Amino acid sequence: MIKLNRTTEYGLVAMKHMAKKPGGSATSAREVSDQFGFPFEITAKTLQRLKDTGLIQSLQGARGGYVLARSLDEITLGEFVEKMEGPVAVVNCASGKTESPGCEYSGRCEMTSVMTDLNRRVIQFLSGIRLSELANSEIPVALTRFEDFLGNQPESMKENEKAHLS
Amino acid sequence: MIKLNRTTEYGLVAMKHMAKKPGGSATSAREVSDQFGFPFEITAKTLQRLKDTGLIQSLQGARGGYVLARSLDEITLGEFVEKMEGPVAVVNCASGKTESPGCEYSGRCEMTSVMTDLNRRVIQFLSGIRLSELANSEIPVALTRFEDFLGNQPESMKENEKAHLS
DNA sequence: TTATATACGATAATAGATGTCGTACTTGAA
DNA sequence: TTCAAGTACGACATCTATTATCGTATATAA
Ligand code: FES
Ligand code: FES
Repeated sequence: MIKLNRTTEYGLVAMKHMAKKPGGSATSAREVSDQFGFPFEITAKTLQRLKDTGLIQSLQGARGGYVLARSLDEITLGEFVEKMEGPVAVVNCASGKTESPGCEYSGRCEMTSVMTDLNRRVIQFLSGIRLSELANSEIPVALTRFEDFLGNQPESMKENEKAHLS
Repeated sequence: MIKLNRTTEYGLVAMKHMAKKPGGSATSAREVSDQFGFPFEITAKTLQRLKDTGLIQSLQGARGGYVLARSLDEITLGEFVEKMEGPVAVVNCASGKTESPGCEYSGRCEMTSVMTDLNRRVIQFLSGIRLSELANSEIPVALTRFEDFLGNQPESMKENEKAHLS
């Protein structure tokens, strides 16, 4: 399953919340937790991680909390995911682990370079999306069918897609 | 972690192997397993799944095995991933589970539509990659596709990305 | 008849994600 | 000075998905 962490989603929601908040006041973990119904402990941990990676700043003590360190327009989803979850490795074969230079099967199977390139393309894709796009846009829920998104494909492929996609 | 299943990688390797094989003879699970060092049981299960979803055809009995049902040029990575792993749900918030119409937090948090749109874009991205691209290239795929996802980025962001990627 | 293969399901083992708990430190305000 | 509200941090438990293994049945070419 190709899925982001739930904490990454929590983080996105929190970032959007902070961005929309009228200036001055800091946002506490409790506030985010109460507002959206997220588990408090996880929300706190998520915000700490955002602080550790420099995306937000913390203010300790009573009346403390967190404030954005950078504009959402300057942060890409690629950077955000990497800071929340670590290096993006969409395929095991291309995971840049320092211990092993490549894939465990790279001796007999020669797809590492292709897999690594695929990974790079995913990173490029994620880097083309700004957090501000996710925070500002109001998008109709209706567009959820696969068939709606095949516009840039050759005709032959459209038929194949239609055949199997629910 | 945003990662594909290992079986999906096994499947890709197997598909490439079958595509490159001189015509006529079928490819057995044992052959793929031996060739690349994959666990046999998993390889067999992977090929069965490919057969169940119609991407390859099976020939039972001695001298049996599998052959491609369609050209790799007609199959997109989006279709392949969906057939190997089920519906793509890159964020939990946008998972189209039949039980719950939306996200468990959708009552107070209003990001479902944005998350669903993000999911749509990921699917569209995967659907823009043909398996033949992954199978044919011994050297990394040309960067021409990258620009599709970079064109709308401000210059400042490109610098940020360069700083932290790979 | 035998060897080689797919077909199928149950289950164990592992890893990762998710959620919980306890405690210490910081600071503004009563 | 005290207290309450907050961050900071780490250890741990739980849940879930992935990954791997095992056993058995069936088909078919030689
Ligand atoms: S799967 Fe990594 S080299 Fe083939
Ligand atoms: S995370 Fe699903 S609605 Fe906010």
